[in-house]
Amino acid sequence: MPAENRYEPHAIESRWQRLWEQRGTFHASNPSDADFDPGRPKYYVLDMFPYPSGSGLHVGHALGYVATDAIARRKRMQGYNVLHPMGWDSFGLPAEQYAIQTGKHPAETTALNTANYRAQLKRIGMAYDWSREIDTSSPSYYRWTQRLFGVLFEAGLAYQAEVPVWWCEELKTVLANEEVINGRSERGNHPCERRPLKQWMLKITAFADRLLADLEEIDWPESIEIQQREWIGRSEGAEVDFAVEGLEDEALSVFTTRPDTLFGATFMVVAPEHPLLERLVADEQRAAVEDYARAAAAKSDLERTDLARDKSGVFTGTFAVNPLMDAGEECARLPIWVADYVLMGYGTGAIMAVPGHDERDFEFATRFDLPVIEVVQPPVGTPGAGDGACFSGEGTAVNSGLLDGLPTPAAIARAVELLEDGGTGRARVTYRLRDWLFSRQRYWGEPFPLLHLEDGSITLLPEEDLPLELPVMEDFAPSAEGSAPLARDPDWARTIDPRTGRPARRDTDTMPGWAGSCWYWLRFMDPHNDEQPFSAEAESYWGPVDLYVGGAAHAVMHLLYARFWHKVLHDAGLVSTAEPFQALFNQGMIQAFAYQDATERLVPTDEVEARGGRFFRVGSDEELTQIVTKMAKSLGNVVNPDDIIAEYGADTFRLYEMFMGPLADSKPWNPRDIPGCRRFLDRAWRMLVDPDDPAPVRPRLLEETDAALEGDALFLEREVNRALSRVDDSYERFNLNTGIAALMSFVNEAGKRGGALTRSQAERFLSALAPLAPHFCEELWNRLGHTGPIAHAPWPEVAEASLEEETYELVVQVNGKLRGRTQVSQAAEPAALEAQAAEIVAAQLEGKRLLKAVVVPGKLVNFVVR
RNA sequence: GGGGAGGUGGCGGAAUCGGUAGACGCAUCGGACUUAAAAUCCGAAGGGCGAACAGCCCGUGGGGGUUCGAGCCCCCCCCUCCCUACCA
Repeated sequence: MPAENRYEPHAIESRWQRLWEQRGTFHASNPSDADFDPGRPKYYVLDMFPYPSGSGLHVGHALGYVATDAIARRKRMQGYNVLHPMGWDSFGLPAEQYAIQTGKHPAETTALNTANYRAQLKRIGMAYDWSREIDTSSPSYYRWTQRLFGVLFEAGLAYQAEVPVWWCEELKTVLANEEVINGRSERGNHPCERRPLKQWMLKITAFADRLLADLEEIDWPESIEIQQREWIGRSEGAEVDFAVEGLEDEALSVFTTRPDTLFGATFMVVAPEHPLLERLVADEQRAAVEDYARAAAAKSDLERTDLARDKSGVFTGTFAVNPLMDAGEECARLPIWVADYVLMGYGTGAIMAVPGHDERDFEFATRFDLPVIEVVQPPVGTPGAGDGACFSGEGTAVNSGLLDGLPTPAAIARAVELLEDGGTGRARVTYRLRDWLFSRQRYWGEPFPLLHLEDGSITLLPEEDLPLELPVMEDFAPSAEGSAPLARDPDWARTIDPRTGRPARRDTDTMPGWAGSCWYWLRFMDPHNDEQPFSAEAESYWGPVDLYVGGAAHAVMHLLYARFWHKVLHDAGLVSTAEPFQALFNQGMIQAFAYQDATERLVPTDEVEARGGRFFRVGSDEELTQIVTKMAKSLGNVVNPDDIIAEYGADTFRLYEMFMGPLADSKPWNPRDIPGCRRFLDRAWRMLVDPDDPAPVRPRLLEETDAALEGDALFLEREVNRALSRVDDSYERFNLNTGIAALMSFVNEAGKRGGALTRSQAERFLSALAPLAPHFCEELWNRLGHTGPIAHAPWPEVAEASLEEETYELVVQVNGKLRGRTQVSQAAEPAALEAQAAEIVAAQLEGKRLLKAVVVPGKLVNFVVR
């Protein structure tokens, strides 16, 4: 007779997914809702929402989502009002490229892709409140993105400037920064160059200090804080003005962090794009300098940095004058060079070169045979300029007039004073952070809610005219000359100012892909509000996000932009907190196996076969090496959750994702390991259900008993509590793999003890497993006779008392080496422990002299002998 | 060059305060059940010497140190992955 009552994940999973949806099991109520329970604390756990790509969700994306889902489910069981939403970051370049590629409109491909993502996530059994789903490319969402851009505009934080943008001659188009990698187009690998165009900029630099300081307030990984700090790159120093010979009306300003080395400056360098370059170049050098500048502009960043280790440059024929020296002195005259190792984008785009104390300047001076002067004496024993080396550390000022003898920090302060007294310099703080280039000459993004009037002024579109919808265009490809696609729809671009009735022109640029993700956590709090982006009531209740989980890839850009907007909104009185994300966690990357041939070339997975634990090219004897690397379409090693769910079920999939290892670690996806998780569920099922009996659960599990436990049941009581305690701990430490291991051990122990399991133990086991294998646990919970969902059941408490044991195993060491073990009473005194331990290792102690006995009650006894 | 994370069996990983290294799972091997297989169950297993479930030695990338005791703390070195890249 076949076993009828087996674990059938597919039937169970579709049933519970349907019931959760019908019953609104995961609906989160806002304070203004009728069913809101103010007695519960709130918990907002957020995933970095995905761009819904055409190839669908893969198991790497799912890792963080499964983890937050388990966390959200557990918090709900612990009595929190949980906000756990999901949506789509669907504007931006990838969507547009995909649409161009497939020849369909991005609105159409986005709808298809989001439908696929939604279905995939539902199949995994996510406990999202789907009624809060948002989509950044839908007018009902971007209406508010446009409104919040208006808040920045009104605050004076949006401005237009001529800024170089990436231009790809091969593709005849402007590319966004994200599309250019090392000076080459991401698609096609064509060389790109920078061209100046009028662009919208957001003044994120005005918030640099607050973005830096408020990192102290939040619970983020150290590594992310460091990356943000470095990206902001605050550096203190001085701006110094150098007079230029033959240029009466303008000085050449430089930024330096080491004004104390001013007397060691032996030449000046300006960037090839420096605005003053044209005016200061001497006639006899003009041709050479112009050639050099042109060549530099054509170089990609890659060539200007990586490959340009050998420094290049050209003398301009002109001299600057050291402001702290007598202009008559010969060494006060500094030749001005142009070189591409100086970047226009940082500081002032010009430097004073101090080859004795700056590696880059030293390299340049060596190359072009320029003088090196020592002005900082290194500490004793450190080679300096006197030894023909470059010393960039701190020391004592020498050869520096009034600075002589001062240690570096004092010399810096004194130099700034001297410059300020002479009116030729001042203390200055510079940031590496630049203002944010916020416009794209692209179609698939939020249109700017702006009107350009004939008098040249720019006004915000009135709020009641929002959303300003994207026109539906047949041809939305970027245009050959770099102008925006929206400019090709004159009916859209030409309009009238509703306030004055005068003709006006719309802005034809669109916002970058990052815009929609700059405030989406706020919209999730109040997603259907059509009066405002979100209500103050919802924001003050749900904010800030308690836990934000996503990949470390977004360590800088997204998180910095999001923090910036949040602060602007905070200043505008729209949000109550200074920071959006209280705690942040980065999940690791899921890697995959790939195969290399003897020349280390990668071989696509479908050309590989395994034979006897080794790997060969299909149908040949060419042996391949298995390596671990990223999942990539080109390698054919991308794993889709749908396939895993079809084979093993969603609960097994979820368990395996979490069982692979700590959430933060990168680890390889190994299909061979998945059945182990399924076998665990099979065993757990049989622990509660007799497969040969049609009864929903084993009959004795329907008995409630308050009789004192004894024997195997008492043993299992301790085991279940031990497991619960380890599960709790695994959530605290984001290593759910250890919690799952504890639950596995419990099932193994229960399996060895036949019918000893009690109903209460089974219930607590299921409750602890429920966030990880929710369908499985709902089904058995229901079979145990519960009417409410396990998703709303209370989280099981650890009964500390039952963890205590009367005896424990005492380890006995001799000279630190394990020599035996013995069972001792929990209450045994140290002297008794020592005596009992000595018996165990009597043979090893025989004839030795006892120097010392280390007794650690609860752990071990160590005899030190000679 | 700078910054970050890491290196533990054949594999993924445990070891929470400096105290039994290798939990749990995979793969492997042996056994039970079966006509047989699958599934399932039970058992073995870091390496070495040994008939041994006796005993001893070695073992957490390498070398040193602190300690009764080090995967964990300190110093030096090697390797891997990720991010970043002339920031004056």
